[in-house]
Amino acid sequence: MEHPTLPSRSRGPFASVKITDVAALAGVAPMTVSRVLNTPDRVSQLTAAKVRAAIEQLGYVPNLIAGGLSSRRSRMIAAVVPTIASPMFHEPVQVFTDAMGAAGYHVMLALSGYEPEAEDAQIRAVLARRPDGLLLTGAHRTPAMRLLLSDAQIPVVEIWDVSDSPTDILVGFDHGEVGAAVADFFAAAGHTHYAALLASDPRAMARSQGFAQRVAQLGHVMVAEHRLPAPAAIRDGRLGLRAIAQRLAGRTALFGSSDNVAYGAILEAGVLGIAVPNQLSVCGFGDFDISRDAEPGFTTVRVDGAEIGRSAAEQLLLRMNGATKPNRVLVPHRILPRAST
Amino acid sequence: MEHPTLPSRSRGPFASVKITDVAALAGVAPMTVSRVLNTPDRVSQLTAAKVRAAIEQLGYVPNLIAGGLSSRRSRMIAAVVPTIASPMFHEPVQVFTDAMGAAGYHVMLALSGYEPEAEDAQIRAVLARRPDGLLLTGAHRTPAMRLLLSDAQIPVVEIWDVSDSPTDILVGFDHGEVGAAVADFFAAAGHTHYAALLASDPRAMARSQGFAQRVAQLGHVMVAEHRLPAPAAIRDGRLGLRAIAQRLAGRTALFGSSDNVAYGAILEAGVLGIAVPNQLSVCGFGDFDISRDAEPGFTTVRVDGAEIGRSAAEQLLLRMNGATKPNRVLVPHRILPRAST
DNA sequence: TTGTAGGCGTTATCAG
DNA sequence: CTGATAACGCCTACAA
Repeated sequence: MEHPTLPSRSRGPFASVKITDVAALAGVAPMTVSRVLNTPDRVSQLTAAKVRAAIEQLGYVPNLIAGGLSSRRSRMIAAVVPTIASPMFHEPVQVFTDAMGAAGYHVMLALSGYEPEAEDAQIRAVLARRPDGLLLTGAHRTPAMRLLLSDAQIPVVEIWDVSDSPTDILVGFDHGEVGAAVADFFAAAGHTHYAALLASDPRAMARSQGFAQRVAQLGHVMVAEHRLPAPAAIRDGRLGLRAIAQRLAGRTALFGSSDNVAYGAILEAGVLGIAVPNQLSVCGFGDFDISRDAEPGFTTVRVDGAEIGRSAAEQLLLRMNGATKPNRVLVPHRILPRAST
Repeated sequence: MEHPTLPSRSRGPFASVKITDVAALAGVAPMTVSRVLNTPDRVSQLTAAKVRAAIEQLGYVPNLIAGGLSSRRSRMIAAVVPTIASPMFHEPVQVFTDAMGAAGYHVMLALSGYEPEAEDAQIRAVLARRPDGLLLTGAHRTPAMRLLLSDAQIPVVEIWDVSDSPTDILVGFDHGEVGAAVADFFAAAGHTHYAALLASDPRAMARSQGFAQRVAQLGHVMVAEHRLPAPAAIRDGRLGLRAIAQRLAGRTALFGSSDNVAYGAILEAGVLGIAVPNQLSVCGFGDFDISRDAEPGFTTVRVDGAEIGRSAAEQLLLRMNGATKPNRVLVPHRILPRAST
């Protein structure tokens, strides 16, 4: 079918088939075409068939921008994440996008980097598109942003973190708790001296802080705490270990703020002749592919990013479909002991 | 300022400040508010100041969905990529998004996976939002899709591949050529026996095919060609090498379809007691972090993903600002020899 | 420099 | 089950 009557062919630059064209061809009112598309149950089989034929013949693509203005529903969700360069974020984003897609929503992704002002600017910008919901990273908002979000009157999920006063829905876990758990894990293995290599993003810092606090509570020793730029890659882990190598005690337990950092440290330890795990025990964070697939694999903390994405989508959908009370989902984390400890 | 006159507070669920509210408060016509936002040059300083104060006081966020319907410009670009799990795609996407953002466009990302039907469905879906431009991955479209795209009357950039008949703008390189270059590189080092581990996505297969063809042209021997699921991770490289290990000749040159695959092969070679580079030379593709930061680093093919993203944005912007002839940008690739060859 | 009129393409609402 | 009418919130086009 070569779209014989395609209006777009003859209308110049503003060419586009619209609902009235379809309606005319099918011999029905535009509203009926709309119903075929949005509420097929309320249209007779026969009419629907005629309309669908017309749609097909004309190559009609509904204009969601017009529909959105009219219905006040954009069928779009905005997601604001620092970056997609890390599995930490692209996993939840990918799963969230798929899940929302299955429910008929498009996800618009905005990348905010690691500067708070950039994040606020991105949120402001996407709000102009009138999303039906919002996915944000982290749970700490400025008062001005909270006001803006509450004015927007849409459900908001915050992921990857917990807070006592979330904006709305929360799907995450306590990063400080993770750090403490790692310290306990090391202590249980007989460690007394510790080090940390942490990226300077808010959540990595929370993990590191929880780690250091627990070490202090145990009466043990932090021999080094080294900060890396965010987002931190394998190279940063290598440089980091090199930077703190001299301060390492006879036997040290190292917590890396991500698996990339931890793996870099392990590689550099090899170069420096520091034995892993005997002289240096290493625990990463994230359960990225590399922690499992490296030879040998190394110990890390697993948090199911896919589960966060799925749960975020589920909660948002529930709320958009009428659930009134915002929920709070705590995602579990667990340490996966492997050969590096 | 507690937004004293905020209409949203009193209008129920459809609350939202609109341009008329701002206009009323500022004592001007709605059109003037629009001008302050879109063409500030055409408004007097004084008026602009009053309007801006009103905007600030009311917390007005322009409704781009209404503006888009009226102006027929959505100020949005849709990008359809297979996945963001690989640096292959998230690099260009991140850079493209930033570049378009600087030019006032939002990018809506759609993830298509590796099935062609899914890609077509995603393109169809995003077209309903009337993007001002489109970024697609790969350069091969079905006739039906070509028709749909030409009806959409918007600029389209296709990245990561070349084609003799691109839809519109093209920013990419010839994957077959890359494979041939890698074969030549190996041959120049005295190799005569080769193997390939390739993910089954179209571009990886093109690279592999170019590789095998050149090997044949040279009169040399392909001892193994093993296919992996797409997208392929480190684990797949490990499994892949294990699968072909018995077929390896005394000295074999291995081409991995990505750095993840190559690194997996290198790790598994270590486990199997196959010496790299003496018994097995390895070349990856992508210049991911791991190829540089592994110890030692390994040989790979570098294609500047960031450059692809930047160039795609530039070309699209040129075209949206009136450039009439579609461009074709060939991005260079080069082999970075490191310790694995 | 500013304002007025009208319409962008769709859907909510109410009537038949 | 189907149709007519009136918005949705903003911007183009034209006028003052």
